[in-house]
Amino acid sequence: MADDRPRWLSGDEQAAWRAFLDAVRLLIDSLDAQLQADAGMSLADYEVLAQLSESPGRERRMSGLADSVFLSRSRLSHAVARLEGAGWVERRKCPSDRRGTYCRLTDAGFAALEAAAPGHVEAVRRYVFDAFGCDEVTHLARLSEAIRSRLTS
Amino acid sequence: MADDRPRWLSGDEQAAWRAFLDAVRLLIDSLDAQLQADAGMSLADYEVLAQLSESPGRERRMSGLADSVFLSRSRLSHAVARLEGAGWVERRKCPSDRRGTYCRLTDAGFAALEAAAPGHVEAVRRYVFDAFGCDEVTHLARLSEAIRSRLTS
DNA sequence: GAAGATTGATTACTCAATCTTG
DNA sequence: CAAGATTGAGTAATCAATCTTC
Repeated sequence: MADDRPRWLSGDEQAAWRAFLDAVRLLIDSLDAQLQADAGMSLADYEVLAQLSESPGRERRMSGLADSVFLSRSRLSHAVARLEGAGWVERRKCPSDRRGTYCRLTDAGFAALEAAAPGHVEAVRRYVFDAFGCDEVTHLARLSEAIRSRLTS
Repeated sequence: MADDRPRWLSGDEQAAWRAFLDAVRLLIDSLDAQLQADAGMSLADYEVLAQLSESPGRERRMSGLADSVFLSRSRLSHAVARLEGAGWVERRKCPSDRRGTYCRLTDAGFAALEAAAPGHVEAVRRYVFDAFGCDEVTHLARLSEAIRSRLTS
């Protein structure tokens, strides 16, 4: 016979899960606050700019960019509109597929990213990696990969 | 002499960090979407209701509640206003310290939480713990604790 | 009709200002 | 003046609808 009762979390799982949710909320908020105060951008903005800076020609199609940073198309459109207003990116129509749009990092955008990077990386170090040894870095990667692969399948 | 150059992340650290950010964004979005679709509440709402359900008398002071779920006071006030509108919580003035406010889970709120819980827990299992063994649960708890303690010190 | 991308309306969050009580 | 809590204004997020091109 079927068993429809929910499978609850064990005590250990529950404790781990709450610690995780708390840590994530604290961490993302802290990084957002640091970037906003020191560089006038959000963490999501930073990731968008960073992706562009590593792309050939410092540009990406909007859809690919959205997939890379795991933002919805709509959210990316709004974010890029703001970044364009700040003069940090430019959009242009894709010549080959005229449905598409390229988003390119401007020189000003690259400069803003370079200015933001040291403080942001320092914060990531302080909040995360300075507390970790090699093993913990491996664990973080493994756990994150496991979750990511379950959710992108 | 001083060295002001930023300490960049190693390749392994960078990969772990990006995987982590991606996993967190996917995970939180998925859990939010599941709760919103199946129970009409956000993940933050769920955590607030869950905290209340475990408190004596099913009530907490606003400030303690905010600390427990790591939300700003302002954000909690807005959230509780919405929850009160839904009939899931009630607020009353604290008699001993009249600056304070108690937030209490109503019967309807408790019922809503009970209705939401199985689907939510099942999602947490599916997305996270079903992929983990005992060791991974321990790792998750340790990493989360390390980050949390750095940020609440 | 489906993919790429944007828009507008609604809802939620943040930040600074405010109000009240200790 | 500090602590507890809320408010309103401004900003950012989501969701459904739309537009264009393949």
